[in-house]
Amino acid sequence: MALATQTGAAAKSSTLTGEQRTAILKALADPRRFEVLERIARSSCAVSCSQTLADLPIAAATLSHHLKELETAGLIHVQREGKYHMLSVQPGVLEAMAETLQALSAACPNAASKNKK
Amino acid sequence: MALATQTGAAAKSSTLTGEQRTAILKALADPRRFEVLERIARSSCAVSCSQTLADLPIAAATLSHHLKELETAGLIHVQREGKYHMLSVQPGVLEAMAETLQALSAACPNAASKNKK
DNA sequence: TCGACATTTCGACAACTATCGAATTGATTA
DNA sequence: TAATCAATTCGATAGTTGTCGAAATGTCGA
Repeated sequence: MALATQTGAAAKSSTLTGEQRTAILKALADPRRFEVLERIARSSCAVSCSQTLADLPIAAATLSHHLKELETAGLIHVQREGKYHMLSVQPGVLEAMAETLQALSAACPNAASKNKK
Repeated sequence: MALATQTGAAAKSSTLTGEQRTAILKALADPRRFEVLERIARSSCAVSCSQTLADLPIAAATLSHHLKELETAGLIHVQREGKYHMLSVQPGVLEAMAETLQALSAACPNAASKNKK
């Protein structure tokens, strides 16, 4: 019933457990899956599975598998609307992951944190 | 001869190619490997392999394998000093990865980008 | 109700990978 | 030089995972 109760999404910043972190990183580590997430993220509104599948050289079964991984990791939200399953990015999770990496990099003294910009 | 020429480290922010991004995410996705990277990152100076191995329940061969993955991904720098190989975090790469994820999250319209702080 | 469509589940298979012990390479010291 | 320590390389193995076609589930419209 919660908004994101899979691996524990919608975390408040870098409050990712080790398990959550691993699930998210594994989900992102597959190029095809990352591409799927990109498609969902860059669309202006929620998209269906078949829309997401369009022009992707993978079988529907494979997409379904990837979507489950993304959902389990808490990265996407799946709203079941009759025939269609509408996909959208679960807010906060990507940010939490980014923040975790940023924090690790900041923990390193030699890293000059050069925002040379 | 370059500072970080493995997968192409030391990137200028979110200038990660797809291959670099995948290599980095795969390297981070293994919990044990992430732990190894954390040890290297949190130490005040460069550490040797055996120092990194201390108290880790893995064989030296396994650590060596993980280190190669981290180095290939551009996440760490390995300086060979005689008997010892000194490990340190390659600056910029974790930040680039974090920025890539942040950018993806920002590309999503529904993501309210709530920095409720 | 029946057919068409969307999505998932079910094996199955191939590729990849984390892990290890043993052997090897390389450097230091006695 | 020989012994020792650090680290890697070499198979080998077990577990994981991305992929698919086929079958099943679920939903809608005619």
